[in-house]
Amino acid sequence: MSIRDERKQQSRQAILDAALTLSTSGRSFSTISLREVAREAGLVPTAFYRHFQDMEELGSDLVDYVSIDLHHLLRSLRQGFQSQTDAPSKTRLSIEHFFHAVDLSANRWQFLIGERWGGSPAVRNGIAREIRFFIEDLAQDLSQFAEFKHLTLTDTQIMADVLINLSFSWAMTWLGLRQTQTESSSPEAEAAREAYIQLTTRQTQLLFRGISNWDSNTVALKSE
Amino acid sequence: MSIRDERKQQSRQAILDAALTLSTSGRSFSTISLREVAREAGLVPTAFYRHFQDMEELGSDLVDYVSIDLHHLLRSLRQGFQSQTDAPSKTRLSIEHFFHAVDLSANRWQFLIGERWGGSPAVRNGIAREIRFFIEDLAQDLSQFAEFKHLTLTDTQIMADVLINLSFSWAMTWLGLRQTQTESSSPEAEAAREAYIQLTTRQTQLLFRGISNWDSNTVALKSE
DNA sequence: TGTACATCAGTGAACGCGCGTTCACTGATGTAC
DNA sequence: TGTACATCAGTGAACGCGCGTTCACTGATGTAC
Repeated sequence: MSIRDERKQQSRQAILDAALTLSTSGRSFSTISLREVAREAGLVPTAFYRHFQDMEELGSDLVDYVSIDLHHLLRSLRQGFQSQTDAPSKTRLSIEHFFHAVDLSANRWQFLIGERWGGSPAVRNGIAREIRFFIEDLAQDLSQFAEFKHLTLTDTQIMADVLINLSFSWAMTWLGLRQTQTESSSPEAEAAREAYIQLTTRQTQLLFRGISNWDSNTVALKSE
Repeated sequence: MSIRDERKQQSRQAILDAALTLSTSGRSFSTISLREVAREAGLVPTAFYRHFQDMEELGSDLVDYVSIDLHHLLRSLRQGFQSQTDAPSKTRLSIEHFFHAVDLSANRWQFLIGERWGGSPAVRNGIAREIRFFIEDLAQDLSQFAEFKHLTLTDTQIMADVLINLSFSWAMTWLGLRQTQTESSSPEAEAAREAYIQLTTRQTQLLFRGISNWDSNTVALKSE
C-alpha cells in the first residue's frame, strides 16, 4: 500500500474509533454529529466526506468493524469452553470468561447491543445480520458437545438463539454494574459483580437442566 | 378538577403521546427535539416548559406512562394463562396471546425495549426499575404454578428474569416482522409470523424441559 | 535520475437551518369580597 | 350575583449556537516520460 493509501486508512480508522468512542460514552450513535466525529478524529468536518458519504454509511461500516472483533472473540471463547469440558464448575468458568471478554472490548459490545433496536435502519439491519451469524456459529459449535448430541440441528439453533439473546442482556447489565458504582473497585461493587456471576451461572444451569427437571436443592448439572 | 387543570392535563397528555409517536417511528427518543414534540402536540415550543422542565424530564415521565399500561397488560396476560392451565397447547396459546398484546400496544413495547440501552440515563434508569417490577410480578405469579412448586423463590425469580429478557427480544423481533414486509398481510408475511410463533414456542418448551432432558422427537412438555 | 503534471486527503470560509431557551405578552379561568 | 384582581397555559419574537453541506484551495504524494 502506498504512503497516501496508508495515511488514508489511518484517518478512516480514526473516524471509526472516534464514532465508537462517542457512541458508547453515555449517548447513542444516532445522537452524535458528523462534526463531533471529525473533531474527535482530529480532522476538519469536510475531510469526513473523503471516507464516508454520510453518517449512515459510517454506521454501517462501524457495524462491520466491531463485528469482526466480536466474532474472533466469541470464537476463542468457545474454543476455551471446549478445552475444559470436564472442569468441575464448567458453567461458572465459562460465564467468568464471557464477562472478562465483555470487559476487554466493552465499547464494541455496548455499540452492538445498544444500537440493536435504536439508531438508523442501516445500523439495525447490519446488526441483525451479524446476530444471525453469531447464532449460526454458536449452534455449529454447540452441536459438537455431548449435551447436544441428541438435539436436531434446528433445536440446537433455537437454543443458540436463546443463549445469544440472553448473553446480550447479561453483557449490558454487567457493563452497567461497572458504571453505576462510583468506585468500581469498592467491596460493594465487587460483591454486586459476584452476585451477578452467580445469578447468570444459575440461569444457565437452569436452562440446561430445565425447569421441569430442576431441583433447587441441587446446585449444578449432573455433569459438573 | 377545574377547567384549567383539565385542559392542562390534556396538553400534557398530548405532549406524552407526541413524544411516544415520534420516538417509535423509526427513530429513538434521544434524537427527537423539543420543538418537534411541541409541533406534533399542536403547541408552540415555549408551551412545553409549562409541563416539563426539559426533554429529560419528559423521558422519565414517558417511562412511567408506558409502564402503567404494560403492567396492566402483563397482568391480564398472566391471568389468561392461569385460566387455561390444562389446555392442550398451553405454551403456544400463551405465546400467541403475548404477541397479540404486543401488537395492541406496539409503540409502548418499542419505546420500553428500544430505550432500555439507549437514550438518556434518566430513561435508562426508569426502565431498569420497571423491568425489576416486571420480573418481580412474574415471579410472584409463576410461583403459583404447579411446575414451579418445587423451586425456591430465588430460582423462580431467576427464571422470571430469563423469561422477561427473552420476551423483549421476541417482542422486538415480532414487531420487526410486521415492518420489514411491504405488504404485512401477504402470505409470505403470514408465514414468517407463523414460523416465529413456532420458534418461540419451542424455545419456551425447551426452557421448561431443559436441554439435558430434551428429546427433539418429542415436541411438547409432558403436561401438554 | 530528474522533471512536469495529475491525483486527492485535508483545509478553511461560508451558507442557511433547526435547535433550546429567554422574555414580555395575552386572555381565559379562578378567587376574594 | 357582580366586580376587581390574581393566576397561569399558551403565544410570538428574538437570540446565539452547532449543525450538514458547498466550494475553491493547498500541498504532499504518485505517475509518466
